[in-house]
Amino acid sequence: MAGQRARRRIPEATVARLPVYLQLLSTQYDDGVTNISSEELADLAGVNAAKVRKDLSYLGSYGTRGVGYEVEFLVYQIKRELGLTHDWPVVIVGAGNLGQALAGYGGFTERGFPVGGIVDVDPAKIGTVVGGARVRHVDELDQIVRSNDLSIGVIATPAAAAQSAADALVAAGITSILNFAPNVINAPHGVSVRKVDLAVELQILSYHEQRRANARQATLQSVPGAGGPRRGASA
Amino acid sequence: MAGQRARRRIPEATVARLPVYLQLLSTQYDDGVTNISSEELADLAGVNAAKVRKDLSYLGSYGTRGVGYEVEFLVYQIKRELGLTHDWPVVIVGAGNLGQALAGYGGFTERGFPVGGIVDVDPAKIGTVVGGARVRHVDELDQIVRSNDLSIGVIATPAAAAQSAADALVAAGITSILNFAPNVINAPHGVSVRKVDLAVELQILSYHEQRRANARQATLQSVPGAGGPRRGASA
DNA sequence: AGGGCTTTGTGAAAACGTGCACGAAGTGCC
DNA sequence: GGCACTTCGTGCACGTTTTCACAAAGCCCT
Repeated sequence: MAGQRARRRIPEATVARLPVYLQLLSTQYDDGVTNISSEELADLAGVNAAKVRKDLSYLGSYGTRGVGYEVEFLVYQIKRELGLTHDWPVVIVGAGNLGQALAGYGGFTERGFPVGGIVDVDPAKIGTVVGGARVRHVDELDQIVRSNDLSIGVIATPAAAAQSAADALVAAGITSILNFAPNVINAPHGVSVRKVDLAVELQILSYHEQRRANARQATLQSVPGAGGPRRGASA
Repeated sequence: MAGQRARRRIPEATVARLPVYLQLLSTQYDDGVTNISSEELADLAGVNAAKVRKDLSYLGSYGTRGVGYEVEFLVYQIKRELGLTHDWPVVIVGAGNLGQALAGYGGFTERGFPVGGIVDVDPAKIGTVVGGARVRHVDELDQIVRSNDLSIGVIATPAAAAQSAADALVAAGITSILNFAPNVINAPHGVSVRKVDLAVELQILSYHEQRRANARQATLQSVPGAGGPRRGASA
């Protein structure tokens, strides 16, 4: 049978779920669980059991029919596939409120992403220590990235500075960017960019709240509200 | 034509993009742009123009053929649909590193989600002030939620405390939860839950890095690596 | 060894999301 | 007013993701 190298491409939707399985499986392992069925894992993850099986099948046929999956082995395989067999130190651009929080938040280090450096443009921040790392000037980015062989950069700047932060990261040789600034950034082909916008998440929740409120209204009385300005109403 | 109330359901994928458009449009508006075409907006958002048009068409037919969309009006319509015509104060559970950062991070307030309260279980934290709000005991959650008529709760506790935080929020009458803890939480039907796991985002990036590294290897030499332990190799 | 039970792995169908392509509807110039 | 030009709104085809359903494969008991 074919070796590991020529593994088929894993669908993006599956890649996004593997870390969740990994987290759950690790917890189970710590609790002494040695075996788990797709249905148990599905319950924990809040998804459908068939989906779990299909997701895991992209890693290879590592289950045993009638029994389930060996937790420890599965943890290893997922880590392997996600590239988590070693740490990936990250460099944070922006030592403001958010950057400091990210650096100080232990969650990253704990899960294999220690802070390999943090930079800012503000001279007042240079030299201060956050989360065990000394803040350095953004001009040193190139040197930091290359000397530590970093691949992942985190943008924690205000929106206005995000694009230049991205450009600096790319110029320094970074190939994956996690962007916390609330705007879209451009990066050359071959650089992966993911965006996390905390306010967007709240806005999505707000939409659902709004919807529930409307539904309640509609139930109580079927007369629609006046409905705000129509086109051109302002000006 | 039909009124506003009986609007067809908006696909979740579109709901997730509307906040992005909103952000871009607001910026454009501040820059004095009064009109915008689907193509311009698509460029800014980094998506396809047809997708923008389809997304916006769920709000109604608010564009003008040959001209584009009126920025101000569109901003109003998106806000309206997302329920952003008024603020949604949020209550944060957990005043640790992450909770403090979220409360201190101005980005929430700025986008319509002021911190309406922050609670913790640790007596040492009660009474301290973070981001303008005084930390109160989690037992007061009920009172805080009801007296301020809050709908949205944010979980910023360690993983182990996340489920009880969720239970407390639900008991207090919260109907939307944003969960930053790295585990899945259960909530009754009718309560919206969204999860943001910062480490998961990094792990997804790690997968792509890993993949690129493998591709480089494969190009250089076609001999696969030894490949780590096989099933049962440990124990 | 054989039968019953459990649970995987995967084809096929359904649902969903995306992008193209084009008719419809508007503007502005002459 | 008519014509050329622009840009929206959407039907349709395509790709991706989810779900169903079931044969295959293993375990355990007798």
